[in-house]
Amino acid sequence: MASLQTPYPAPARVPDDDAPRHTSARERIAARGGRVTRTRLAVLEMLQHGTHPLSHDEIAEALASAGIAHDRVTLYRALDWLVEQGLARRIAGGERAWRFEGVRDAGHRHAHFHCDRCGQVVCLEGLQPAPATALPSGFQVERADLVLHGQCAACGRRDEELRP
Amino acid sequence: MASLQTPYPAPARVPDDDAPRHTSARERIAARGGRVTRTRLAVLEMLQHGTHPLSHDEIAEALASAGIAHDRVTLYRALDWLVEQGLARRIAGGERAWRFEGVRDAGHRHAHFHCDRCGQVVCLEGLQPAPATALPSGFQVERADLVLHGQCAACGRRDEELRP
DNA sequence: GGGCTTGATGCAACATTGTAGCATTAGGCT
DNA sequence: AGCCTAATGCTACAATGTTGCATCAAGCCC
Ligand SMILES: [Mn+2]
Ligand SMILES: [Mn+2]
Ligand SMILES: [Zn+2]
Ligand SMILES: [Zn+2]
Repeated sequence: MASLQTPYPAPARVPDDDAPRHTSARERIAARGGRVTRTRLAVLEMLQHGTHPLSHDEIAEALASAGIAHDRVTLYRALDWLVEQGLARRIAGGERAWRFEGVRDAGHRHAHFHCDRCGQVVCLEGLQPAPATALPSGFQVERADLVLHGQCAACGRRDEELRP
Repeated sequence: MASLQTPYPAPARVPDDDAPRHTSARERIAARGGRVTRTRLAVLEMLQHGTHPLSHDEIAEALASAGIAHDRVTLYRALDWLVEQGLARRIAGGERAWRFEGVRDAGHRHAHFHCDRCGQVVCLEGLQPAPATALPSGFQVERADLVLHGQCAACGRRDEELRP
C-alpha cells in the first residue's frame, strides 16, 4: 500500500484553543466522554502528527507495523467516532476510499491536492475552498470541498529522472 | 433509488462546436469510431438531455424503466467508454459512487452542489472551480473539483412544510 | 484493589460499487 | 449475406464499508 511519507513538508501551524499543542490525544478523547482505547489513541495520535490525510488502509497498516492489534471494523468505527467528535475530518480524494486527517482548528478549512499518478493526497493549507457565491436561492451551504487533481512534485521528479 | 428529477431548472446553454445541438447521440458515438449499441445510445441520450449528474444506479434504473435490456457490467463499460471519448464526465459527489453527466463543451467546467439530505447533485453552471493559485512548486494541476455540500432548496422546503 | 455497568471490541455475515476473464453476440463493412 | 472483431452477458472476484450480536474491558464506585 501507499507509504506514509508526504512529498512536501507541511508549513508551520499556529496552535489554537480547540487543540493546544500540549493537549494529548488521551485527554482529547476523554474530554468527549469517550473511552480511551488503544485503537482510538493510536489513530488520533497518528492523525494529529500526520501531515497529510490517511486512508483506512494506510492507518491499518501503520497500526499493524506498530504492533497494535486491531480489527478492520473497529478501525472503521474508531474513525467514525473521531469524525463525529470533531477530532478528525473525512476527505473525499476522488477515489472510493475516504481519507482522514486530524482536526487542529475546527474553524480552519483548506483544499487538497490529489495526485492522479501516485494517489497521494496533500493538504494545501494556503488555499481556502471558494465560498458559496452565486448559488440558486434556497440552497444552504454547509461546507465546500475543493480537490485539485494532477501530478505531484515527487511524480514530476520521477518522470524527469526516467527521461532526462 | 433516487428519482431523476432536478430540484431547480438548469439555465439555458449555448451550443458549441464540440457538440452542436443537432448532432445526435448516434452520430457522436459513430464519429469516435465506436459501435452504436442500444446501451451506449440510450445512456448518451440520457446524459445529453439530463440536467444533473446521474449515478450508475440511477441510469440502470432509467434503462430498465425504458425497457432497454442491459447488464450491470456493460453499463459500467459504456460509461467508461463515454468518459474516455470525452462525451461524458465523471463527478465525485463525496459518496462512494461516481456520477456522470454529458459533456457539451469540452472546455467548460463547473462546480457541483451535493445535498447531504437527499443525495441529489446539481450543477452550478455559474461557479467555476478555483484556479490553481499558491500551489507548491513542482505540482501540475490538471483540473479542480469543487463540490459544495449542504441542503438543497427542495429539502429546505420540505423542512418548512413539516414545521410551519 | 475488586466488582459493576455499559461502551467498545471482535467476529461473521452482508451490502455496495466496481473489475477481470472469457465465451457468445451483433455492429458495421464489404 | 457473410466476415471480423468490438461489445456484450455472465460468472467470479476485489475493495470498501455496514450490521448484529456475543464478549471484553474502561472507567467508576466502593
Ligand atoms: Mn488536509
Ligand atoms: Mn455538472
Ligand atoms: Zn504523485
Ligand atoms: Zn436535498
